Amino acid sequence: QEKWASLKIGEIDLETATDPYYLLVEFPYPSGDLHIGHWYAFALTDMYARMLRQRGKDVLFPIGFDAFGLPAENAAIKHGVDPKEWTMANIERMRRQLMSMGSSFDWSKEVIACDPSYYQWTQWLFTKLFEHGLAVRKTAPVKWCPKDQTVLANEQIIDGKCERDGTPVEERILTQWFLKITDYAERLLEGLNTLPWREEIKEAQRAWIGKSEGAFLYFAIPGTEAKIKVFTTRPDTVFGATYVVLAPEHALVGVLDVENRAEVDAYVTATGRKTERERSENKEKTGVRLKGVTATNPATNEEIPVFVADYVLNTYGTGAVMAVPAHDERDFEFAKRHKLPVRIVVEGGVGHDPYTGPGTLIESGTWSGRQSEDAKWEMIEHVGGERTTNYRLRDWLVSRQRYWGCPIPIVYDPEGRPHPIPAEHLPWLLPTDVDFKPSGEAPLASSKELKERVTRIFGEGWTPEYDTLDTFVDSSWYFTRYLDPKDANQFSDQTLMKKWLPVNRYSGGSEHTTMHLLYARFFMKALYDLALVPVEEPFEERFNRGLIMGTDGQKMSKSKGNVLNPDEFVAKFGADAVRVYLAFIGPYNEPGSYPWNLDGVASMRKFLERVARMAENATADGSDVATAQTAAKVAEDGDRFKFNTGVAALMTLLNSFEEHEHVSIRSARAFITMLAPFAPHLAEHLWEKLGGEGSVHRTSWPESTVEQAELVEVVVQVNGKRRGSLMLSPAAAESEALLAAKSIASIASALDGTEPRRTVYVPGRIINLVI
RNA sequence: GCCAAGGUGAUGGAAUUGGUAGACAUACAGGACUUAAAAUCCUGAGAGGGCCUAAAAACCCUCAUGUGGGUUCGAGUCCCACCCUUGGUACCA
Repeated sequence: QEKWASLKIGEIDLETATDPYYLLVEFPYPSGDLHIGHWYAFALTDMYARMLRQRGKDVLFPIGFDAFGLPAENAAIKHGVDPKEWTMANIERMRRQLMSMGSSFDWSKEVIACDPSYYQWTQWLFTKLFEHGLAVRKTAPVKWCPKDQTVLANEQIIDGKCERDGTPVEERILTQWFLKITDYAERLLEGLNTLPWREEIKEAQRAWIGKSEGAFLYFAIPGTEAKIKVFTTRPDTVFGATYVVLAPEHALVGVLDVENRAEVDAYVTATGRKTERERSENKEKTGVRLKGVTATNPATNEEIPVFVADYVLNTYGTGAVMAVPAHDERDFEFAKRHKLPVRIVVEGGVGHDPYTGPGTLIESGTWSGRQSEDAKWEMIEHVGGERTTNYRLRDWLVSRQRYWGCPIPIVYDPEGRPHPIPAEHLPWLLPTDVDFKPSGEAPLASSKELKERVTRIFGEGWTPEYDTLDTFVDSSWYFTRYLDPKDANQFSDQTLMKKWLPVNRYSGGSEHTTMHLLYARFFMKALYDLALVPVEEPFEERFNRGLIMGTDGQKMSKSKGNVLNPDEFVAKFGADAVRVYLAFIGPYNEPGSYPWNLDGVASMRKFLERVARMAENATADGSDVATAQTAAKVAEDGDRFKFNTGVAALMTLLNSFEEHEHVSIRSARAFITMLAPFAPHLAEHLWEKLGGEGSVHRTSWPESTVEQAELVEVVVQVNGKRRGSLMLSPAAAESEALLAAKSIASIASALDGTEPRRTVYVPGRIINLVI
């Protein structure tokens, strides 16, 4: 490791590089200790970085720390430590651990998200988004975690509970900063079509964006000017709409002149107190009729009742639906419970109740007899509606009422209008005189210094923004900063971005598919539109790695007591054995889950010892062993992130090496060169023993052109079943192959004197005789 | 429910565009070395059967990649239906 450090094995000169390859792995949160998941993430990507360097690429393989976030703040609250000191100490420890696994990161490009020299540019980019209307303030009901005393993003809520601590989420109304990711919904979808990512990842993003084609229809309220605007994907069923439902939070609920105001208000209050989880858990369709209020069905002109019910979400569509109980399951249930009429307007399906598929329209005026799918879009116009596209994706809420995050670079004038903090005042430093204890108020509000700073710079009556940014903002652009990490004048370098972006390959966890990965894509597209970056899509290839499970096949967790500490294995078997084991455990190009096998690590140690014995026994006049085929195979498997079969190929080669008492130093060196990405320490050691010059990690990959063998085995089948084989030139003609095949005893007996009526011949591979 | 990815020996897994299923390992069994063990090395092995045998090797056959069909000279791979597992997602109108 010292040798590599002095040789600067991992460092790359971005400007002079001629064959650039940008290999990126998600930068870690500095939690303190490296677990097996970290090893899996960093050791295997390191293998590919090393391999590519040996194969002549100029590889950028950077590392940094996603260093803002809750754990530091929680440590501050719990143990009274300074979040910054806590974080920096963890970073120092993780740096040493990352080096100890034998990684070859380019540390000269390191970025740390909580360092002012980094977050200065997070802030600057935010002000650019603000100036172009992509960062906006909105009043909105937000999800609130009562334990963390903070607002949560939708993405941080799992089953209505806080992702971090499982506390049931509450709702609050606050003014928050949002990034307008919804403006990019369509382009984020389109971009997926051109990316060569696994379908799995693309589908998850598509589902998250949740595009649906439909229409806005309007239901007038007689006696008022008001109209209820609904979103529907089934305008073809409008003749079957027998009532209208408003979400409890819908603006009209409080405004309309209802006869049973007290009852309605009580219902709204009761549902407002419920968490979304409770609402969805209780599948019973509760609701209250707005007495004295009706809506006009724009197709039938009938007056139909209006309800408020919590099965309608205010956050999707318009917060109001036209209910068609005959053709929607939820409406059907609600209608049954409240004894509302069910009117069938689409014929189709048998035994379905309700029937939700397409079919022939009935009871639909002049549209009767038409196919629902055909008539759908024409009917919108007829009822005065408009065609529209709705997305499930919501704007990205980035405000956090927390301390340990990037301060939002905004100040408010005496009238309360937001202004971006001018570039000359960036970085807008996180104040240090704050009270961390959660009080329901943002911690920054307790800083005297921050208020004084705003008054001094902007004047009396000006006030600071107290919220900090979601850490996903920090991680949405870090890969551009790696190209120019120390620049005090710009967030990155245009020339270098043109040369190095998009990232060639991005490796990370599948848990980031719909959050980080989508945010980073949005950021790139927005910055592209502002002419700040040269590419629209940040990542050319994306690989989601799998999960390493405990020895019991269960996910490792403290509560299950099956957490394995990599340090123990490193101490016992060495970093190389752990690396090779992780490579061998399963394919890295798909997100599977692999149980840790204690014997497995030990067996990798044995493999490495066998390699060492082989190399130590190598002599100048030993046997030459063909290595070209293995060199091609290992390289190809590396390109596919299939390190398991790459290692297997090396094991196979070692087996054939061991058939010789001594192999030549030349062959041994070729082997060691190929082992180097996987077991870099042992390879370097053996390289020196074999008298190699410099570092094995600076050698080039062994020759991998395989000479075409003169004779290859061709399998002979009779009626598709293997009945023998013969050695044949790949260039042999079919007639020659047929003649040779027939002369084999086992074939002759299988043919039993019958002349094949057909022959299928694949040169160099197979000949099939059909009788 | 919907979407996606999967289902191959005891286990992890392998198998270019359809072309020798089970590479490479682990575990297991037997053997060598050892007083013994560990380590190391060698050998065996999908299931069942046949032939020849004192016994074995070699050889041969049948079946076998979740289940049932289909396409094809040939299917783990392609198509249809179903079952199961994992992941994502959900009163999304």
